[in-house]
Amino acid sequence: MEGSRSGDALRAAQMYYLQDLTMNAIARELRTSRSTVSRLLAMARETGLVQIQVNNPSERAPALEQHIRRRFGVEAHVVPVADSVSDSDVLDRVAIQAARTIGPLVDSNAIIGVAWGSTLSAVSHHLTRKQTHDSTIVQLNGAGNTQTTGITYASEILRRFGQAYGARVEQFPVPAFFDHAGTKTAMWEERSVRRILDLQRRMTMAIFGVGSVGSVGSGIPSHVYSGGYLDREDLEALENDAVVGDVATMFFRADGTHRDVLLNGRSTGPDLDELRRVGRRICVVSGESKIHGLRGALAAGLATDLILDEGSARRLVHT
Amino acid sequence: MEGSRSGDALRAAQMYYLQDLTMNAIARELRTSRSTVSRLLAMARETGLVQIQVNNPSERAPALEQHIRRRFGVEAHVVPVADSVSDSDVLDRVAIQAARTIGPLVDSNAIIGVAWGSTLSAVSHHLTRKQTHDSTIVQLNGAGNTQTTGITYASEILRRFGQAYGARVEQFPVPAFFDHAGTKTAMWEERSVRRILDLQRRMTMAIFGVGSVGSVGSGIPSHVYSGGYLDREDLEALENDAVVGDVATMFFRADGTHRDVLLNGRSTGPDLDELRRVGRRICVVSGESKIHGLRGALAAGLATDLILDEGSARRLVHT
DNA sequence: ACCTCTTCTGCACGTTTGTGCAATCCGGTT
DNA sequence: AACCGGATTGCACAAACGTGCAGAAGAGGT
Repeated sequence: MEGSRSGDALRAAQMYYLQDLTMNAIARELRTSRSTVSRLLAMARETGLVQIQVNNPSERAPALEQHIRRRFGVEAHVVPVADSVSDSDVLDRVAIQAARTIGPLVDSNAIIGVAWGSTLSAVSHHLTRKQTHDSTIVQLNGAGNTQTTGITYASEILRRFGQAYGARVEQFPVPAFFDHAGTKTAMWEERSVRRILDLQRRMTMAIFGVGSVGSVGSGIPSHVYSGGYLDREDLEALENDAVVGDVATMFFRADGTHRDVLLNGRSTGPDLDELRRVGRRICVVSGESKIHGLRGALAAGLATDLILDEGSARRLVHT
Repeated sequence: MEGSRSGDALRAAQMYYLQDLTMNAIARELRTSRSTVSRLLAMARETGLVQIQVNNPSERAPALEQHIRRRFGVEAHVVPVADSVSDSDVLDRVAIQAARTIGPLVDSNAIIGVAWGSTLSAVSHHLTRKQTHDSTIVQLNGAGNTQTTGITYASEILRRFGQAYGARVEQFPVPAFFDHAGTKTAMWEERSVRRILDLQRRMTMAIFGVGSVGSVGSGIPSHVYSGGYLDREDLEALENDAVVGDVATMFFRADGTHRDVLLNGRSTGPDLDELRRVGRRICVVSGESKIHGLRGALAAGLATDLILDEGSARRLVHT
């Protein structure tokens, strides 16, 4: 009767996915062209009208996932990827699957902390829409940096999350690192900052990647280590502190400790003890260079859910 | 690593549905042919590895469904079907969509009562598999009839349900109608029968169609009225009692009453008061001839969920 | 009314997907 | 070892599908 766009999309989706009609048949019933139906269906998928879930019966879940769960105490989602695939393709595919895995976990009234970085950026491009009420996306750590595109970069990521889930977005308008720990202390008393910190304390979900210092010189260093956020001195300090990686610019060692890492006093990321209080903490990892950082993050118990590519999963287990 | 059939199916499903790879790409990664991948995916869908759901945002759910919910107090699932489609195609499409709508509602530890008839038969052909623990399918009303294929017919339906959900199947080994009400009373004391009745009392879900006597002579009468279950005398008795339809061979009038319908004393279907105690009662209806029976069933409050074709939904509302 | 800018539509084409069929593989039996 | 029946594979072809493009249809503005 009515021909509203999303009404048609719903009808088309039902006919296609629930009745197994072909697009041609649907086009005839809706009195339009097949290509329009194709587009309606695409829209239905993107807007979350249609949800496709792949659930692995946990009994015989892939050995890798079970193994990781037992050994590290996190729910693992291994993204199947053949070894031959290039690193940037791996990232893409992990990101797509991560986005679709996260979707169903997002509730109404959620407060979702989101970090920034190349991994999260990739994820943010593939989020599937899902309508929620009264949800908030909050930035986990500052990003205004001294050099380049940091701000738009981080805010783009947040904006995409906000749009996908129909949520308010709260940016954290501070640099990634302060130059002086004292400035941080001062800023932390500011009302504008306290509002964000308060939101962070009430997070119901956090989503982040990991940075990894890698075996020195070998790996591709993650953003923080190469992006001009830190100068030579800082990097030396990290080495002295035996840091292996970071989550939202909070650094930790291989054994998971982070308390007396010097740089953390100037970082704007959430204290890791506080992060650990969040109910659902999703860590997305792609690529072999991240493995050391990931180990540290797991030792620190930062994640409840881990989404990673098959290669990394293997390496994580086999040693 | 391993190449187990269902393991590959899971990998393929993840790559296809979560990573948007083409079957060709997947075939290369799994070192097999594209056609095999196509078949793996088909299997993943059939076995419930992949679940696709279409959710209509209840705010702006199609007006028809809202209207039906308000007026009749049941959750309506209207199956979109153009008017031009033939009756048997409508049945097919309602059946497919019904099967996929029921799927997600089935839990472990469920006791599911299932009726028989052409509608349920059609539904049973399209069930998507779903693994559950400790569930039971129980036959709602007897089917052994005096003439023909009744037994295999009903038991086939039950078998399909049982297989789809990995559930035990409990048949009800009695005829649809007794010739003498006394025999029923006697049988109802038998232990074998009481076991079934006990299960029925503990049902968590019931699935049934409706029979409809239609405007005399016009509609296609449903099985019960044409299948040789009832003789001329019985049919006259029904007419005298102003019966408009039945659910699981229990008859009722347009106003929903059923107490003193003579034939019910000899029917093996569940008493309607008892049926109404079941938590989830799903009624599947297709085709215009059912409309009178459906009205009665709704008046009697027999269903909590109603799955029906668009044409019937319109007719139900517009008058 | 006219123009402009945007959104939507159907076509045409290349790509992707389903499936009948013959060949092959595999497990069990004689 | 030879045989057999059923399951599984890849091929080849037809059907179904996605998408760039050019034109149509709307929405606004002057």
